[in-house]
Amino acid sequence: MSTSEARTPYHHGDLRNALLDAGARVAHDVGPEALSLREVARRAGVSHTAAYNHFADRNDLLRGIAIRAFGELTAALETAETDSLEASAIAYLQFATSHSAEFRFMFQKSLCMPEGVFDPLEAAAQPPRAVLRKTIVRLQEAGELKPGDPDDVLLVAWSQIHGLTTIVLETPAFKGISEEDAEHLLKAGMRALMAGLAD
Amino acid sequence: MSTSEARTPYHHGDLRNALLDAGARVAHDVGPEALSLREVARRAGVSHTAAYNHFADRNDLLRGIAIRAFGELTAALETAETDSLEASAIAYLQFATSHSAEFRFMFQKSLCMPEGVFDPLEAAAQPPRAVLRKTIVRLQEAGELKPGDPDDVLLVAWSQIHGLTTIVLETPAFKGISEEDAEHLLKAGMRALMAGLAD
DNA sequence: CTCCAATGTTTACAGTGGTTATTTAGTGAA
DNA sequence: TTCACTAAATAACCACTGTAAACATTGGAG
Repeated sequence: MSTSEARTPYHHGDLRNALLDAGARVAHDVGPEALSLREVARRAGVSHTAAYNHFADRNDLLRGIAIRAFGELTAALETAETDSLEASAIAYLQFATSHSAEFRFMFQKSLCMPEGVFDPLEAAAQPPRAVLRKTIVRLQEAGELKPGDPDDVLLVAWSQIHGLTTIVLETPAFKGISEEDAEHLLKAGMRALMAGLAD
Repeated sequence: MSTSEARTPYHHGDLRNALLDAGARVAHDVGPEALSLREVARRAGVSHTAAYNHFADRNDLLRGIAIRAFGELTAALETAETDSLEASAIAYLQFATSHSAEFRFMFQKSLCMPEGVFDPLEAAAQPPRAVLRKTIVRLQEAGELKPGDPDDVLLVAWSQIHGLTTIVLETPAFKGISEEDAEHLLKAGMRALMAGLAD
């Protein structure tokens, strides 16, 4: 019966990725906090211990989801216009709202990083950082930003983008912001910041 | 033996606050994610069922910690100079780094807010918001910020402050930022933003 | 002073979840 | 075919949440 039919073969073939997919779905449904490894395995149609063949423990699975999502964020930023921080900012915000569960794993250490462990997310976060940095360098060369350490500009710009994004996603003080208003204010904030940084 | 000695009296007297204290300490030690109600009770020297006399469940305890911390943040912001967003920003950052566990409960919904529950943190977040808003209105009246909806300015400014703060606390892409550098860049960011918003 | 309500303790239980140890089922190479 | 290896399943252990029942202590209202 090992024809091409492949009714739930004993060996899944790509269980690792299937678990990452299921995990992202579960996180989206029940919230990142409430995600259980057993539920993820159920969703993937597999015994819960099978997951331990591919991930060291629950946190390792969560980190896997986050790392994969960093790649998707990088792609989203690269697709956006590369000559404008405003466009990058909007892409960032849209990625976060459309992948809110993964976004939390990416940027909330406590969800998947026990104390004192080597942080594999650090490496995963470098590509999106590099995309933003390249845009900043390009703007400096074009004279739209004054010269200076691009890493400093990067941190300040990222703060603005990431701050508004997390506030929209999480912060209780600003509940009723529409996606439209958020994008509008993010653009305004980026423009103001750029103007202030142009000297 | 009921003299004034009072060796762990049967009635604690202020168990609710003692549990909030213990909870903050436990969260600081083991991380907000790993906090268990039973460990908090142990730390407070009390049976775990006693906690249910003061909190509906684990999440209710966590929300209690967050709500109290919002009050402390308000006090910290009020203590800072009230005529400068830079000073407020620094106070915000310092509060977050010195109360990192509570800060996470305050601003990471998923840690203590199950889906679809009325959000008591929304009310608790209004006072610190009001402090920042008052500073902005004062700056507008002084002509240091151009007129306009103070709530819009508030959101943009808070984004900058909150963004850099959360990045310093959590984000893997910027690991090695010293407290000194963080404060320096936060001030620079706020100055740039203010300059851009001054028209 | 008496009684009551609130607060805490102990014990126990069902349900869920993380993790490990052990066993079984396929896979692929010699 | 055989044999080692990988991947998966089963069973078991322990911790934690939430709830309940039965009991102890206390303070305060009347």
